[in-house]
Amino acid sequence: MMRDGQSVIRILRDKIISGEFVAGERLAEIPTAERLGISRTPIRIAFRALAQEGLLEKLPRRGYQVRNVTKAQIVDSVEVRGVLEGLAARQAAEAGLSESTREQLHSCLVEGDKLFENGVLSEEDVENYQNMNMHFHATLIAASENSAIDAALALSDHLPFASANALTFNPLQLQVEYRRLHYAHMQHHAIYHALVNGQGARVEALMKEHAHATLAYSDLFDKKNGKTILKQP
Amino acid sequence: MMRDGQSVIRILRDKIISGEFVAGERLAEIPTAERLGISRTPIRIAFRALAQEGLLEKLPRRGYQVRNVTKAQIVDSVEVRGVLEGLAARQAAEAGLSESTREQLHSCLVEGDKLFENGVLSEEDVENYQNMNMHFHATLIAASENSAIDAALALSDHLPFASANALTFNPLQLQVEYRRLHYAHMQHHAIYHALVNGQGARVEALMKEHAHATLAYSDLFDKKNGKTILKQP
DNA sequence: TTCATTAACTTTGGATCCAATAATACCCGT
DNA sequence: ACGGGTATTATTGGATCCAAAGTTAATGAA
Repeated sequence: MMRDGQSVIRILRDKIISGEFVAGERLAEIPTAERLGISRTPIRIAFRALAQEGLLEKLPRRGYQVRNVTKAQIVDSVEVRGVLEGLAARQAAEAGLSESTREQLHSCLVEGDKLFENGVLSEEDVENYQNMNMHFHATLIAASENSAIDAALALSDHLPFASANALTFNPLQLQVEYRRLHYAHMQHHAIYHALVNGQGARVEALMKEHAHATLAYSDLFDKKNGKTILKQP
Repeated sequence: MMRDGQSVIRILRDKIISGEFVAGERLAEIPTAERLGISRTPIRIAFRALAQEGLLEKLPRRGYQVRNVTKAQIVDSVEVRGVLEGLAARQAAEAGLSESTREQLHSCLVEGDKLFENGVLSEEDVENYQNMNMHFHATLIAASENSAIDAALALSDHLPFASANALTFNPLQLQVEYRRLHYAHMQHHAIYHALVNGQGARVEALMKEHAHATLAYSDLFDKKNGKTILKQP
């Protein structure tokens, strides 16, 4: 089959996050390798990497186990993401925004404004919002020019629900989505305003609070039989 | 030879940090494997892990390269460590200290007080201080009960100079050391005071500032020919 | 002499092999 | 039937093999 090494890690990570690998399930090399139709070598490397990311737990001589991600851990990750993005925003403000960064952030704001113009969101709008949102955050982190933040955030990026792009939406309630994303977007405006005016402390506080916007929805999820399900409202 | 896999990672990491592998040096699998007298498999795993830690950089088809750690990156790491430990301290304060945690922190303070009693430090004293310091920080982070902080800090632990135990000392100037470590110890007292009184915001600010105590000494270091040397004062 | 084309050599990454070891199953004695 | 000890199996982890791809070197023509 000869899949690329990195893609094996991604495939396994997806299977864990999506719940195809049930939390607590034991994962051995040989069955997993056969399931993907590749040899054990890339599986071994992937297992180690995923253990380092915190998605798997090593059992001595018994392979690995899918870690059960608790609600508390999600909240923890969001807090960590908040302080790190807050630090990035403050450093960006203190160093001063480059014109290119300012333009990119501004165009994110304009794009978002357009999405909320009609008072309703389509599913496509939500997807566009997510892309814009990721771009906004990535631009901001890059603007801090602090590589240590990158590295630290890369870890939590892989944790379910904690990452910026995991602003998962509930397709059943586009009206609720509208209000939540609109609130988040208004925060982007405030963050932008603080940034261009060099208000480091303010933007740091805003960014921490903004991270909590992700959290609102983790209430909708519950763990049942180790599998993540969507609670019916 | 059959060394344990984890130990291979540690050995290579030490060689990088100690400067035995010069920054910018290219590292290929086969020569490295021969040098350690083992096969390429554990080397490959170790290279990947060290790249994830940020100590190595992958060159496509050309193996890996020892990353040149710049002064700016050290400062960045310290900032990140500061906000993360600050978050840990705040969460510990907000949740309330357990009696056991309080006792452990207190005994660190008492131990430190004893070291500074005589007005001078021996090299042994400095070593004891470092152990106490690590214990203080580890206890505090554990008290936050936030596993995401652990994970994020683990990364920067491996970066030279950024970690809490890298309060490296200059044996030529024990008098300077006395003052610097004494200042850091006084900060520990303030942090303890804020913690037991549940002052979350204060302890967070103190902790961020405390991280900068590590930084004072990076001024003494300079990069020359890619190798870290001690600048003569 | 210089540039291009091709051949040889490096070097990585996956596949497979083998040894060490822990877990399990089995068997025999009580 | 039950328990202890031994044999078998399962499973990891390092070593080695092989193929794909890149880099360097060499040769030849302009």
